[in-house]
Amino acid sequence: MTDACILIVDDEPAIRDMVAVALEVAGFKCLRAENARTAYTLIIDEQPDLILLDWMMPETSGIELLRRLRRDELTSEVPVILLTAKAEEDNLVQGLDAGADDYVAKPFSPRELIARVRALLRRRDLGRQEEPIRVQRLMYDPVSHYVSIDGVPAAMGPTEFRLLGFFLTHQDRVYSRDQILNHVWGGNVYMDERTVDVHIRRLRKALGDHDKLVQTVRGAGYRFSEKLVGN
Amino acid sequence: MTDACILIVDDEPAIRDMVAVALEVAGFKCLRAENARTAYTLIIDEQPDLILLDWMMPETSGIELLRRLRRDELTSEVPVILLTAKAEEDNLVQGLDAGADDYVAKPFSPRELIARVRALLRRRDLGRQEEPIRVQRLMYDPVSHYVSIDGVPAAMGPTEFRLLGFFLTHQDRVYSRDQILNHVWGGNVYMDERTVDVHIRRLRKALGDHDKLVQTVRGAGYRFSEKLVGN
DNA sequence: CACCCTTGTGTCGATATTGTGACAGTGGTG
DNA sequence: CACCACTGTCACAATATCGACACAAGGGTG
Repeated sequence: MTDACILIVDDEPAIRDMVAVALEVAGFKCLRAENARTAYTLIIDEQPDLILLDWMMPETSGIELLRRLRRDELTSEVPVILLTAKAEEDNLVQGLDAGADDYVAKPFSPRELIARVRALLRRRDLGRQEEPIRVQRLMYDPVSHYVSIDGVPAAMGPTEFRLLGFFLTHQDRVYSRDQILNHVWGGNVYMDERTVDVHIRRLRKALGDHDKLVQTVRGAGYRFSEKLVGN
Repeated sequence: MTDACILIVDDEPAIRDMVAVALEVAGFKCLRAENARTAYTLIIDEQPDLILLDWMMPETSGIELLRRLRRDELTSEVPVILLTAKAEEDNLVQGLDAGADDYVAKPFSPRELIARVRALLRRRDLGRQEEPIRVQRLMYDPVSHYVSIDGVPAAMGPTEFRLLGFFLTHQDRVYSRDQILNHVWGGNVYMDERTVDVHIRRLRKALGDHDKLVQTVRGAGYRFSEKLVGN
């Protein structure tokens, strides 16, 4: 979330830079494009997490690009915020109907923009597993953000919680330290693989007598499974 | 009631506008969406008081959207009226099973539609929390707008009162600062998330020795719960 | 048995997140 | 106008978590 990548599409360099700088200060990574063609290439290649799209641009307009994105399954999910000049506000419905997730009218305050960006990124993170998962006497409830064993709360840090969540939704399969790093820590972080070992250890401790669910596969990685206790 | 906000979801612009105009004349505020995606966004952001949902739509159908709404606690309460073509009437049971509160078959008279909308909104207003809520030695009375602990009045500001009310009706679940802002401050407010922290602090102080009911979930948000003291 | 590679464990400084008190601005009221 | 309650923001303190590291333990191999 902190290092989400945001594409800014606007034909005016001044606005492009202003927005980019504001977002970078707020901790986001930014890509810039000055027209729809460049933007499209970047979207395909870099798969940004969110797009800030100017409505009025020479050649292909923002709306056209937006429609194109929504049509293609590969790009139809990425959140888009439209940047519109005051005069265009009437057409807002058109923009939202084309598939924009939100809009910001120029001139806008960086604070507001960042707030909306954050809101959209957060929403992207929602809409996933909602039901509690039970394994043996272990209960994992993503809604209340809570894990218990025999009804007794199991204390663990946020990373262990995410790690457990990952395992519960990917059972009976070996994952290398590197894969676990990518899935649980999210994004392309380069970190010491041994860090995974440490958090595995912490997770096991938190799981008490269910620690056997997290299995070491020598030379390969880790596996979460009720079965396959041998090997 | 007079300024209730109604979301109209239909892929045909003609119907969308016809319905919207009729409702606006009747004194309602309207939002429009032409597909399920836009609709979902608006529902999350604007939290309409009622939804008119077309059954047949390209991509995600109305029924699918409805099921999704009912699954998520955040949106499971909003009343939904299905708009169906005559030919689809056979499937009505399916629609009602999915969680629709009512349906109107096309073509329909605006008069009938408005009557049904009014009826549903009335029911919503009745079903509103009117009874005092008790948790341990805490009593929260929305009618008299009054909170007490062991019969002793607990002084708190309006914001803390609303915050407490929100928590009491959404217990045992973690909410992010952003979600709390949207629910308690209402609508699209763009405010510093840390404001929530401060009001949490004020609420805890007002709750005296019941302050443990408001629990911090590191990296996630806050949760109101009698149980789940650990973690 | 000695060696080596892989994995497990405890601890520590740095960092991130949250709690707390203070302050200034606002709007209502007498 | 003075007063008061309430609100949002900030700076700083307190705390929890993270990633790295050092070392221990275990198992396989020649």
